[in-house]
Amino acid sequence: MSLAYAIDDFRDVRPASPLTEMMDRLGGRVGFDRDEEIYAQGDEVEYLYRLRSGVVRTTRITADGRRQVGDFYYAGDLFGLEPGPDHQFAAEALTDCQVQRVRRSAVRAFGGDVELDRAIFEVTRRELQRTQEHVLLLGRKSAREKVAAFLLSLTGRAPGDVDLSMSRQDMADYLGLTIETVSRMLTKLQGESIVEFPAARRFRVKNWDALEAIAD
Amino acid sequence: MSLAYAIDDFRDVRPASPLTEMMDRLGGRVGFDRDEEIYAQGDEVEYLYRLRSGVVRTTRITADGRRQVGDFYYAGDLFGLEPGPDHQFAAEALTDCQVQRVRRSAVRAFGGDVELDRAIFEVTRRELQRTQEHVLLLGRKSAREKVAAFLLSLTGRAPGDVDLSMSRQDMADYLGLTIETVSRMLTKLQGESIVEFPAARRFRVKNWDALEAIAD
DNA sequence: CGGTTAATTGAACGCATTCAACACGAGTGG
DNA sequence: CCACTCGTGTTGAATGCGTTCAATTAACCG
Repeated sequence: MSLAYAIDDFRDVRPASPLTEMMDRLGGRVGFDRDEEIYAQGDEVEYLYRLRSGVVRTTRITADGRRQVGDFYYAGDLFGLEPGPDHQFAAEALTDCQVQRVRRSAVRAFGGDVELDRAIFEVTRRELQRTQEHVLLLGRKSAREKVAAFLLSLTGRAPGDVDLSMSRQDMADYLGLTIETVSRMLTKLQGESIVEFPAARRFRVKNWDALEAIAD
Repeated sequence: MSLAYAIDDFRDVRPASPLTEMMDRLGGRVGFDRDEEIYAQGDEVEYLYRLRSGVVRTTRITADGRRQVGDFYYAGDLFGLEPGPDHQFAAEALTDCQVQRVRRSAVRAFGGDVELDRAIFEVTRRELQRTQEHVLLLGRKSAREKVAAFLLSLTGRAPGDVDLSMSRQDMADYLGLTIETVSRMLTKLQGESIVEFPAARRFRVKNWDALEAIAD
């Protein structure tokens, strides 16, 4: 039962699931300001979150201060489901945002519901899938390829302008690069007319084939 | 229910779970020779595997031939549980090995068992946890730190000689480095009397504090 | 043993980083 | 409206870490 995989991607279709129903019923709405911390690294895993609007990033800081961004979350995404008793990553509001959250204990009380368990399992699966892609990106891609792959992942393959809500530092910490390298790669891609930046945090793809070819 | 996390680490304690019971009941034993492929990248996810003896690696090859090692699995570990309808990684026998495997459909038929579902969920959680560590290692660690962290992860913090069953190439592809760099870092660590290599694929830690300090 | 593959070592190169200076844009106050 | 400031992003030059290419040595297996 749990092993039967859904084909569709939660991030894209967001069907009304038992989980989202439960969130709508029990999920208290909370607002967070830009740069506000939603939960801290080391905190006990206490809530399950659903992002209604805005963008969230998860980050992990090593003992000596290096930062790794785990992922970015957008409206409709569930987050806070970490694979341990406490958070390895912190979650921070990248923009002002609205989230729904329910205590895990509430989820449990609601539980025994097979469909709900399955939905939570699905979310964990997606997370694993994305994390595996992240490993591939970090392990075997050049700076140019990393940046191209990142831009492509933001577009959702749809035409039109895309909003980069994160800073260069956020991108760099996600890609395992420095801000300078990210900036240089962006400049280069623009110079080659593959992407265009009307503003530092807004872009559109001008040559999809080329971008995809670089991203691998 | 599914959200209640077990504290203990399956890799270490391997308690008799509903899953292992089921594997023992239904799991046909199969042997694989060194370097034999257990399943290929792109194959449909069909079996759930449990490693009885030997070592297995999962690998992913990009279009242009670069290789990323996903993880290494040891006796007692479950693998083949990938987060999609088909395998993003291939699994290969690193040494001669014995595995038990059951069709996913059999797991499903056996299903409805909440405990079993939970066990499968737990395995997926562990996988995610390890993959997140892998991201951190690849994203923000130097070659020296990567190699130190890798050696440390193999020891299980127990004293005595540890067997490196994988080649330098396997290590390199796991760490996002080249074999030459791996070799140089190992030589350096040995020169500093932090580890010792009686043979190319056998080592012992001589200075745990130093090794841990480097690994972060 | 020899034959073959794996691992190490050396030297030169190059990609990404580091350090530093400059440009740009948004917000604020004169 | 312009001047000033501060945070963010870009660009340049020099450095260095890890790679690449090549040669040597060690380990493994018949």
